[in-house]
Amino acid sequence: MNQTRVTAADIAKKLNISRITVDRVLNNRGLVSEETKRRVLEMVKELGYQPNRAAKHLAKKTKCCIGVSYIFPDWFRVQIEQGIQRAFSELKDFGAEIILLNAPHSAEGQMEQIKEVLPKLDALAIDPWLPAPLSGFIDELVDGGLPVATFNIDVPTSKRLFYVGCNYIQSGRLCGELITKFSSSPGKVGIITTNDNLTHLEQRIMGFREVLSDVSDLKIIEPLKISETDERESIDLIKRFITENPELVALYHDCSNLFLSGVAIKETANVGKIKLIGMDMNDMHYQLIQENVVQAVVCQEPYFQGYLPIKLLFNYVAEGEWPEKTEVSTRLEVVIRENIQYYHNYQPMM
Amino acid sequence: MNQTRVTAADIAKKLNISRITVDRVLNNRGLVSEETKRRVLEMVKELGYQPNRAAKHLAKKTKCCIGVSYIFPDWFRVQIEQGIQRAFSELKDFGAEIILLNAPHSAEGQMEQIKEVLPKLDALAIDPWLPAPLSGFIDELVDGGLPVATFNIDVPTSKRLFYVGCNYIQSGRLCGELITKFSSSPGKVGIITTNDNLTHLEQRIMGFREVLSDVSDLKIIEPLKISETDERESIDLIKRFITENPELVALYHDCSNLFLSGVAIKETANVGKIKLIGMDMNDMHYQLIQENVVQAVVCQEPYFQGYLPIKLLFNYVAEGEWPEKTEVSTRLEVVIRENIQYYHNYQPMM
DNA sequence: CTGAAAGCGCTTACAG
DNA sequence: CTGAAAGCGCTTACAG
Repeated sequence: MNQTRVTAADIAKKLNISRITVDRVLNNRGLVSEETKRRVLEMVKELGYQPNRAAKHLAKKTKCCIGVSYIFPDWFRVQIEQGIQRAFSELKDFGAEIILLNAPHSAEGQMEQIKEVLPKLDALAIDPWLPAPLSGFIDELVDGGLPVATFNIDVPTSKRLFYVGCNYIQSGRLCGELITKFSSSPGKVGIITTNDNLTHLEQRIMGFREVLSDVSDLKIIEPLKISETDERESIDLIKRFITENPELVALYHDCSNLFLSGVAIKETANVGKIKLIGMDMNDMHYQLIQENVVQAVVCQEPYFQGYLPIKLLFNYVAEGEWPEKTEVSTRLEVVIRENIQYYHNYQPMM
Repeated sequence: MNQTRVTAADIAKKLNISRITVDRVLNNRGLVSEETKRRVLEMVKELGYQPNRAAKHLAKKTKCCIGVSYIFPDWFRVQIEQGIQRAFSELKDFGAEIILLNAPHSAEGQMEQIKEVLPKLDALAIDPWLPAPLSGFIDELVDGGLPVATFNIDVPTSKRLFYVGCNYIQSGRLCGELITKFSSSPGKVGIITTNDNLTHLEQRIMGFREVLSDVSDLKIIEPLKISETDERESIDLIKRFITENPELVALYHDCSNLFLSGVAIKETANVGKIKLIGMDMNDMHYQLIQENVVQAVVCQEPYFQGYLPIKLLFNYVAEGEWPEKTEVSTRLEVVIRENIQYYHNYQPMM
């Protein structure tokens, strides 16, 4: 990290050839004799030459326009967009442009919106609203020469280049461990999930069951499926679920609207008695943790989920670098009262 | 994030003046009439001009050499150095150089080593072995015109520019919360600390006590001070501590060598019965968590502690940007068995 | 107060 | 197969 700067011109001078020839070797453009090539590469090694990316993109007039399509509630979207913004500020001097596509709530709407800007795009990062109908669409784009990455939710069956997001099975396992560590036993454990039958939520529950199955004195009750739209009805369903199961010591709320379970626990006077674990951080979750209604939430680096796809796609398109992995798992973070300050309204400095 | 590129030349052309004059306004170099200045700034706003950092540093031939001085056990050092490496790879094309100073284990040694490379340095990031004797040294450097940042451990009384590292009181509080959440009560809680009387460890204990004082049925025993060098003696001390306190339900090991408490708990057949909480991640801690000897450790983003000081010092020296805060708290992260994979041998992709 | 010239380290036509 | 020329967006002397 400490050597004096070596340039392609230095190498050319040492070898008494032109810098253009050196450039041809460095970039594998061919049209160089084997002998010259060998001598250049030797000198590159000897002097520890490393190309200057700043100069490269400046000369190249790199232009790389990345579209980012997603469908998130505002509180999650904000964190994603901060990560995107960060990636942009790192890459804009190298020629990156970004088009944010805050998509409507349907697979068709999401696809339409992408099609509209398609001619401008050099790459696409997509959070697929529904994996199934988007799989074919992604394949079309890739076949048409557009690199596509998924984030937050994967479409592993598609031709996407890579995925960045949480490992859903593991997130269920982690919540399972939290509940076994927090709960007094013996007792029963409930799962509150959505009635939408989403694959990633099924994976969470699978992971959760795996961990709980090792704990003999905590029994899982059949999951309660709620609607995330009709709030009052859902709260009543959860309340009934609680009163019908007096041995309940913990609830795992695996979908959005954790506050529904929070209200149910408050209204049945079970705060602190029934441990409640959920996912992700927002103002409401912050409040519920302060009140000890929720004991912990698990976060999944939303900021990084916005940041990394942009960086990797740019490296792929503009630098020709393949991503090291096709699946990048974001960290699963345990957030409780005494570290919540690092996850709520968190503004990473850099 | 989507506008076509605007250059200083564009502004000059629009206003029928030279690009040099535009440059003078943009960089506040003076020697420009008020009227011209006003017109330039207006056009900057209108066109949404943003300077290109890559071109700037290229032309400027920026050279910014940052020294990083630290004293860490290998497993922590590796993580710090990964963060430094990342910062270097982002900044090397802009003219950054880095000198790693893996210091000997004494304040004098650390100062000597820095003095040797002092003439080369444009900035210094330092993890102070002992804050007290280094405070004056840091002030001398700053008075001599060298910006200095502290990381991992702060010297708040010095003239250092900023600090990046964990909030020690908060880390004690977080461990306190974990112990109250994990322990069966009523019972007693022990603290294992070093006999070195280090300020930051006192802060940890302070935070820990604050949280425990709210829990009436968990009582803290007077901390046990051990030597971190004589391992066998320390283990025996901890074992005696355990057997003398049969009501013990949890141990908070706040210094390095968490495994000493681990061995003591194993040898007294208390695995899982006495909850054990410690700090940081390494191979040994990984193993102890797998064995359920340790229930959780708290991490403090060592990678980021290496990365951020470099970035902020570079921005300060080479871009004239002041850090937003003088104290940046790294995240305090709860690591248990089901999310340990994200903290052990963690290789951040970017 | 203002601007023309040369250069940072690279690439892209173009000419031999 | 090899190289001279012009340019990316900026800064740094230098000349007016």
